[in-house]
Amino acid sequence: MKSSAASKIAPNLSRNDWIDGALNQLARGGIDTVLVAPLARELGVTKGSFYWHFKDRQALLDAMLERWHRTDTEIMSEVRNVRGDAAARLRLIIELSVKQIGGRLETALRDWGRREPKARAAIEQIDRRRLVELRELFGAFCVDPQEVEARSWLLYSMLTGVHLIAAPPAGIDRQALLLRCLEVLAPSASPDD
Amino acid sequence: MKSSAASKIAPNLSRNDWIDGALNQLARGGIDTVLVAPLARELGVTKGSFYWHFKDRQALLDAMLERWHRTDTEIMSEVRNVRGDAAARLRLIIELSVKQIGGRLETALRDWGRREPKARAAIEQIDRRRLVELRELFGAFCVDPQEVEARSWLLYSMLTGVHLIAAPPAGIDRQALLLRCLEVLAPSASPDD
Amino acid sequence: MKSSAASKIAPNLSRNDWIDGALNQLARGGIDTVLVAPLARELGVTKGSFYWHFKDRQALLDAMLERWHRTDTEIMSEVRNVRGDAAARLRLIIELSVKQIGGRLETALRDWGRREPKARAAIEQIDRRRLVELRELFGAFCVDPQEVEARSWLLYSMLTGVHLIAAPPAGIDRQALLLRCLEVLAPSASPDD
Amino acid sequence: MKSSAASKIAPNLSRNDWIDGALNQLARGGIDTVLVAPLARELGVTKGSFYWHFKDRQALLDAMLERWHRTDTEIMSEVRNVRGDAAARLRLIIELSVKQIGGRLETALRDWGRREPKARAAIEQIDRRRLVELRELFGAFCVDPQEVEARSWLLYSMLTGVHLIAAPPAGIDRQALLLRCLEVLAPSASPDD
DNA sequence: CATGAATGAGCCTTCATTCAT
DNA sequence: AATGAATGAAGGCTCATTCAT
Repeated sequence: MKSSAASKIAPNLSRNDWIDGALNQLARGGIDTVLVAPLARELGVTKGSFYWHFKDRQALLDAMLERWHRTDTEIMSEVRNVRGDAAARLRLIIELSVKQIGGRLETALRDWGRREPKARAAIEQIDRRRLVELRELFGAFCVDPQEVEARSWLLYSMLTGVHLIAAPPAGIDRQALLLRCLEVLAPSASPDD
Repeated sequence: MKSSAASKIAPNLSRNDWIDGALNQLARGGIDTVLVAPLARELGVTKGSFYWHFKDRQALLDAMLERWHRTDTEIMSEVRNVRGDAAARLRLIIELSVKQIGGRLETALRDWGRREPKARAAIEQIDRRRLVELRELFGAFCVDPQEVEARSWLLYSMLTGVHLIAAPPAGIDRQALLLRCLEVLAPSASPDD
Repeated sequence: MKSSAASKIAPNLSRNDWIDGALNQLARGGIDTVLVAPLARELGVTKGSFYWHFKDRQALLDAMLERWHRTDTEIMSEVRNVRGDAAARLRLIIELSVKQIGGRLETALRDWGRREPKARAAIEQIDRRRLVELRELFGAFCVDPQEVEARSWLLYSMLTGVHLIAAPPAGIDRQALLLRCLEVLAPSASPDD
Repeated sequence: MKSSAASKIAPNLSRNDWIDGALNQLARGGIDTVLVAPLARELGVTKGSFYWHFKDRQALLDAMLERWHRTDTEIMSEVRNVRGDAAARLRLIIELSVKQIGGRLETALRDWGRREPKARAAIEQIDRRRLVELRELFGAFCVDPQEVEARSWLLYSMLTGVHLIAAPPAGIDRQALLLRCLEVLAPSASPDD
């Protein structure tokens, strides 16, 4: 029942519609392209109406971070509630990560974070809690804490960085590649072992 | 006698000075902040002078990519000419990668590449040749090509992605972390083995 | 339960509350700062509510003039009803004039009047009747009508203009200065004569 | 040879042309109507070109104050260099004051000064030096310093305030009225005495 | 007696670009 | 190898006003 396209049907936009549009644009073009006027055009309203919902552009940016934080929190508890061992959870994490349109949103958020302290703080918070999770999962595969740290970072920075590499892997798709990498990092995690 | 903010007094700017300034700005604020007017201000000249050196803003952007490509080519032959085994070279690659101020320039370029085909093409070319190199180096540690592919990607995407993660590693600095990761990926590469 | 900044909690605003707020703002910032949106904010209601009380902004401006006229009429009859001779009345006029916060409201009204015929008409009407009063009072001190005219204008334009001068008088406060000026204009008006 | 009208002849505007236009508009409509866009329209250029000459609107406002200060300084030395006694100089002051289109510019400046500290400071400086001058001139007519103070203020605030009164004087024009008032304040100043 | 949501106009400012000199 | 002065487009923000509820 959500007005999905930029048609003129929806008469009254909600605050959330603006945030949705803004996050889409962030994923598409980066934070510098999240602009009130073009967003309004896309939503089929005048830019003036934006200021009914938000004090100014900064308020929209703040709301975007808040929304991302909330969404990520939901995803994390989903992962935690999944039945299965550490290996299954790691595989789920990879799947979820690939699903989100090639990580475009996250990548754009990180890019933003390199410039704005507020965004950086939001990202740091989330990175921290994801790493806590990963350390716990890799704890099932090795005991040395330094080994655990290295493997957690290898996986996490790969999940983060793989979308930034423009060349395609040789003879394999990205999701398969990631699963094979997981085998390297957590040998018994392979589903067919 | 009028340059107010420029660091050098040299009144006559070269094309290269503009490219330098532009690459700095790219690293600092992303491609959307590489603008003629602010650059001119920083260089202590009028915007008009820009158009003596470049046809338009796009010409500057093209020149930036070209410069990056040339610089990277030089670095690659440096790496190839280094005396030492595969392990030594892998360690050198990690060091060089950390040196370039947290990978800010590369990260910004990749961000740009996600939006502009020209930039993407330049990045793809460089990614391709770096992966060729990595596959060769990891070939010294394992024979299965799929294993080689996985390990090459793990290292390369970590080098790329590690700078995007805002949380700090637990009890270790980033460079040490990377070397420890290398141990995981290429066990005998450890310098003290 | 939503009025965030309004001083009174009374949720139901009257027409008069708007006029009060508008006159305050006129005194503070001039007619160009008497705007529907900021007034509404200050009163803790939405702009829309303004249009329940007034047809448009012009209607509010008209109401302000009307209110000022009524108030001034009341003050004038107060002055006329005061017991005492011409000198006492002149002194009362000076006191009343100084009291109204440095004449800010009147000054702002006159400023407005220089641009809008409606405001100008209201001011002219009031100036006229005040001058009639002053001529009568100065008639007690001199007989030559031209002398009377000069003294009336000297006092009236001083009362009007004194607030516009930014430098302070030398060794005397403004009210004392005005009374001393009155002595110059109406010698026997001095209270200690 | 100055481009007087808003014709398209004048190709290149100078900073001073903008200041002229701005002062005119200040006199006409008050500081709140001194806006970049309307000014540009009146000068027949696009608003963007304003920013070649000024950093922003505030820079224009500052320049207006500076210009007024300079102009007033010139007028004051003109008055000081006039041959004649105190009476003649006082009469000249009145004439000059009436000449400047009914004091519209000064009045608007004072109005502005009531709200902006910068403008207020400029006005105070000028008031101060004009009052110094007036005290010296009235010193020729009375010795008591308190009398001198009262008469100086009576004249100065009348010159300032007379333009604010909307009603016309009875049977006399404003300049004649002012001269008659001068007679009251400085009896022997009458030219035909 | 109002709110919620929008429109359209207007202003300030910055930018890419142009062109005469 | 530039400067000086402009244009035109775009974006941020505020405002008067409207209208359905």
